[in-house]
This record gives sequence, structure tokens and C-alpha cells, in this order.
Amino acid sequence: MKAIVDCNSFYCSCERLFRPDLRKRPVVVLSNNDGCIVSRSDEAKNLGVPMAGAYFQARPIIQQHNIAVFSSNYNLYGDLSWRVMETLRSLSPMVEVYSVDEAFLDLSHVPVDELEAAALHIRHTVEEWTGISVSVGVAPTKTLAKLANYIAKKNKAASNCIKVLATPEQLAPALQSTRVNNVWGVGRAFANKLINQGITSAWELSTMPEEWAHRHMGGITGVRLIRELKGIPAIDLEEPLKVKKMIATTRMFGEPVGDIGSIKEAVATYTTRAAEKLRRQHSAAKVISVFIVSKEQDHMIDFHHGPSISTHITLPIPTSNTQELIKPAVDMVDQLFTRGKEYKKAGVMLSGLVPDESIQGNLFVSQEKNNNRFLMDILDNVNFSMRGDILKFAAVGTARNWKMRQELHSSRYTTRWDELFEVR
DNA sequence: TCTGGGGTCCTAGGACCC
DNA sequence: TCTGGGGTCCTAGGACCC
Repeated sequence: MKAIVDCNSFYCSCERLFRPDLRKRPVVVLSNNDGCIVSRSDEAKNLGVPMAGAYFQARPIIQQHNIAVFSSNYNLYGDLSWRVMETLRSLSPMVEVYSVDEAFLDLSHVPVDELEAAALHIRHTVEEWTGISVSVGVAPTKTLAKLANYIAKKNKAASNCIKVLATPEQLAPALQSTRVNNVWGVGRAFANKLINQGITSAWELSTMPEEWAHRHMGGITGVRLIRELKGIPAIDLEEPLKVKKMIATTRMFGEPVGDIGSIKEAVATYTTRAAEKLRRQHSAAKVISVFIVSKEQDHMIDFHHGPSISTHITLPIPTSNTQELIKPAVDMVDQLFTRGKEYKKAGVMLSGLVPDESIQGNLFVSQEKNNNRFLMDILDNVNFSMRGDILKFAAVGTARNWKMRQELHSSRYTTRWDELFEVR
């Protein structure tokens, strides 16, 4: 058996933890740049605030109901996420951290008639140790555990925030009552296709033959989905510490930018951040891609797929050195930039990742290379211990007139001494 | 006026080879 | 008139997730 543990309205719960006055008040948290709504408390959901809706569109309803609004505070969420995951690791021999607010747990050591008690124990322990409330779904496969979790969350009062789907008698009604678009792995495109063919429930989908899934639902991915729904594990729990195959840092600008100097500063900054992520997992990158997105006039039409233009280069030797990455990245901006146009977003992607062999001093590379790596380590250590950019490269600039908007930021209660929560 | 920022996996199709 | 049959590798792009 597998469990998925999912924090309830995670970002909102984090904000509430240090603001007891908000316990009963509806809360929402905004994405970067204060663009759209990415987390809603139950009260905000019930008032009809849409998920992933644009903030400016939801503003009337937010004001009308006196909903508390926060810019996203990733320092805080990251730290609380770590506490939740550490708690889970003490409860199960195998934990796969799936996202900032979710983890899969292996419960194969728990007898079937004790699953309910185990799920409840997990929930209570996390809440007691971290103050974050969670929902727990338990089932034979990851996809069914997600489905169980979905049911638990839909009616928290009835479910006690846990749902176990272990026997055929438990599974059949759950599958029958779940619409196909709420199944994990069925997105908008597939959902429309399925509904057009008269397949509307998870149950109906689970009865489809595998060849059919292979033809109509993205090949092998569709076959796995059907198997998982039937209770046959097809997606395993992943080992921890998976090394990423691609690293990206991309951001919207606070406001449209028309001068190439600012865009270069932004790209240099994003490259710096991406290189840090690269070194953290002891990788070096062979390929650097840069893209910029121009400000669209008619952004009401599918703003996610704006006219982005991109280019990439392949380095002669893979590197994790910030200086060696910044230079080509910034040069690529010259190729992409058109004078007179305004841009709203830029991004840097590092791919073709290989293990970085010169992490410790290496006999077989030049002294100069080892020194560079040493410099990078010092830089990372200083910046990490200070939790911020204390040391920077000149190319990132200091004016930062492209940086994102964050007007409603809460304090970094758990990672900054000077922002500690005060009790009088 | 104002719409996020990461990631993964898979497939199709082109280039190239013998 | 007539135009093989495999392979492999790479890239772009679609679909999905939170």
C-alpha cells in the first residue's frame, strides 16, 4: 500500500501559522509578481475565489469579503515544507517528496486493517509537530492514493481528512463517483477527448483495454494510467535525491522592459541562480538556453503561450562556474533583442547536465579550474548562510528595475533572526 | 494597468548511416 | 517504367504535474 500526504492549502496554512488572527478569516496567496492566486483557504474557496485566477480579476470579491492577501514567501514555505518532510521520514521507511507540499509514503509494512489508524497517526503527528494540517490518501497504487486523497479533501468533515481505498468494495464506489478529469494524469486535453467518447468516470476509464489507451492516451503513459486505476502498480516510488536533468530560472518582470541593459542584468541574475542549483546537485551543464518574451498587446488570448524567442549554445566543456555561464548567456541576449520592443519575461535553462567531477580538488584538471570551483564553493557558502545574495557578480547590476512586484510579503519568520515572530 | 515558475516523460519526425 | 530497409541519434513540441 502507498499513501499520499498532502498539506491542506499549504501556502495559506504557512501564513496562518504565525498569524493566529487569520485563523477564521479567508486567506489567499499570490504567485510571483503578484500575478495570480495559487493558494486559497477553505473559506476563500467557499466564497468562490477561483484557483489560478488573475489577482486583478478577483480583487472585487477579495475586497468585498475582507480576504487576507499575501505575496508568496518561498523562504517561509520552503522551511516549513522541510519540517513536514522530516516528520514524515520519521514515520515511514520510504518517503518520496513529490512537491513542496506532498509526499508519497510506503505503507507496505502496515496490515490492511490498520491502515486507517496509520493514516490518522500520520495526520496527527504532522499537525502536532509542525502546525500544518494534512490530508492522507491510502491505496494500492499512486494514482489510486491520489484519488483517495481527492475524496478525503472534498469532504473533510466526513472523512476526517483521511481516506483508505484498499479493498474492491472500497474502490468501486470511489472510482464510480470520481469524474475522469479529476484523475491524476488526466489533464484538460485528455479529459475533453475522453468525455467526447462517452468516458466520464474514473470507473469507466479503468475498464478500457490497454491497446486502446496506448493508441489514444499518449502511448505507454496511458497504459500505465489504466493499470494504476485497476490497482496494478505501474508507477514506483522514486528514490530520494534524484538529480535533475534540466534546471531553469525564469521570471516575469515587474513591468515591461525596453532597454537591453536591464534584460542582460536579469539574464545574468537568472544564470547566477540556475548555476547555484546546478552546483547544489553537483552537476555541470553543457547547454545554455536563453529566451525572452515580448509584451503582447492582446494578452487575453492564451497568455501562457506568448511569442517567446529563444536560442541556445553548446559549450565546448561542461561547466558549473557562474562566470563561464554568464558570459555566453548575456551574449545571447544580443541575438534575441529587438530595439524598440518591450519585454515582459526572460529565462535561462541549463541542460545536457553531467556529473561535476571537480567538486573536490582534482589532480587531473588545471590548478586554475580547481581554484574556480573553490571560489564558487565560498560564494555558495556565504550566500547560503546569509540566506541571500551577499556576494554577486557585477553583471547582475544593482538597479534591478526589472525585478518582480511583491507588495504583500509576510516576514521570513523561520529563517531570519531579525524577522522572528514576537510574543509580548 | 494588472495573468507564476518550476519540472517530467513521451512521441514524431528529420538527419544521417550502412 | 522504376526509387530498399533497416538502424540510431537528436530536437521540437505536446501533455501532464504542483
